[in-house]
Amino acid sequence: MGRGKIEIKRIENTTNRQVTYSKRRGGIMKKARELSVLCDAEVSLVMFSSTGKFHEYVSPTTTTKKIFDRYQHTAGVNLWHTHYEKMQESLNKLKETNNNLRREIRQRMGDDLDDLSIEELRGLEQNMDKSLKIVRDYKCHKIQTQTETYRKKLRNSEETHRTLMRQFEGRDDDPDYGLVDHEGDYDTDQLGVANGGAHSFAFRLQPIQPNLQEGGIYGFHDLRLA
Amino acid sequence: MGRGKIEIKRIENTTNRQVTYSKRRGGIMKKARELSVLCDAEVSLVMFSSTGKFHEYVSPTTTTKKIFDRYQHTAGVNLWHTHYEKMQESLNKLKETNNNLRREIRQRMGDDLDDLSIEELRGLEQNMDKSLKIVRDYKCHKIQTQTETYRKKLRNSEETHRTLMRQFEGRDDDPDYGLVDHEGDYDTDQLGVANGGAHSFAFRLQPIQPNLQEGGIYGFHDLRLA
DNA sequence: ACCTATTAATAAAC
DNA sequence: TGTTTATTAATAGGT
Repeated sequence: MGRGKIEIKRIENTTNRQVTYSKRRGGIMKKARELSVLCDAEVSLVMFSSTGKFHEYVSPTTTTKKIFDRYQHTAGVNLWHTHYEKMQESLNKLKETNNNLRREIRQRMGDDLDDLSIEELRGLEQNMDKSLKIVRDYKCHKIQTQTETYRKKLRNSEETHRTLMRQFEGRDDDPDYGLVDHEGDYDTDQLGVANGGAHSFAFRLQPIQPNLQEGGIYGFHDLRLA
Repeated sequence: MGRGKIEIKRIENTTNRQVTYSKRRGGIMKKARELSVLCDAEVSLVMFSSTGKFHEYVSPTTTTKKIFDRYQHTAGVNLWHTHYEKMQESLNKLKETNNNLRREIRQRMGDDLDDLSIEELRGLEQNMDKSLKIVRDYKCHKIQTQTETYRKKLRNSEETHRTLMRQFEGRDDDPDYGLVDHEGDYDTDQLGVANGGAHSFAFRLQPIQPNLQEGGIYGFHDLRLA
């Protein structure tokens, strides 16, 4: 249908090829539109030219996604199924690992022991015993270290205090006023030692707990204060 | 292009519509093929008739999947992206949970304690102590129960033995042969008690460990025999 | 992008 | 559905 018949094979002349692509693209899109309307059909037409340019037509009653989904559903199942399946697979693996880990924890908390053999129970008990010793030692060590730190700070603070007191005792003009005034000062704002002594350690230097996401896995630890 | 011109609007007569669909489908597929060949383009044409019948054309150089992927990549981003993202999300959540669980276990084994506060350490220690007691009690209870079972079986077996002996002593023809023969018999095949006594319990009735997938989470328990 | 001679598609009928 | 044919639609090549 043109000034001459052409053979259906790749057009070697680039310009010609692009011109033909343009013309025929319009033609086929018109056909697609007509098919949709005349026959009440769902049509998706996706084209990439040899230069990579993208064009598409979809029936106005639908979307490309819907067509793809329907395509998948109809024309034999897979598509990106491989990808999907791989994800599904690793998801399942993770879930299983997860369950195993939970079971492990439960057993370490004294639950779910029914399936363990005596040897396993013995191993578990031994391991827990060993671990408990480690934790206990670590706790003691940490407490000791921290106590040591506080002691040093306290000593340091007392030193400062003494120095200040000596300075006050050194001057004679209106000693009463000076004392009251400065007491209120360094007590609350400076090093914060005099008003609580050893009992306030916990509130002073305990770091805020680091981000315990979503309820915190530490729920398991049953954190009652001893 | 036919015996008469037609308006481009839905063909109401069902038969006519289906006939036209058939004809034009052929036509558009031919056009698609020609476009592919002449212009070296990638074309995907997907059609569903009003009766749900499915037809497609794809350029021979590619596949529908490839076209869809390219479509996604080129025209925007999303498609089944939502689905995909949801999976990715739950995958990440699971991974995180997993890491938290692992950390929990590590802490219960005395590792990774550096980030815990003294309160948390105290809680952990207390919990472990309590759990250890439970496990220990359970183990003892299980051992006791099993020992009891074996004792009963042993008694039962001895009873059987005695009964047999009495029968042998009752008859006079070739008592020697009979004794040796039967000793070998019930010793190894029947209840398996006489040749090992209490020491062989572990090998006798210990069930084979249930399927410990991929290395088994029990690796953590450090199962040495006590 | 437009023109038009020519081929291709197809509506209606069988 | 498949074939025929009159007719319209698409388009190759030129401008």
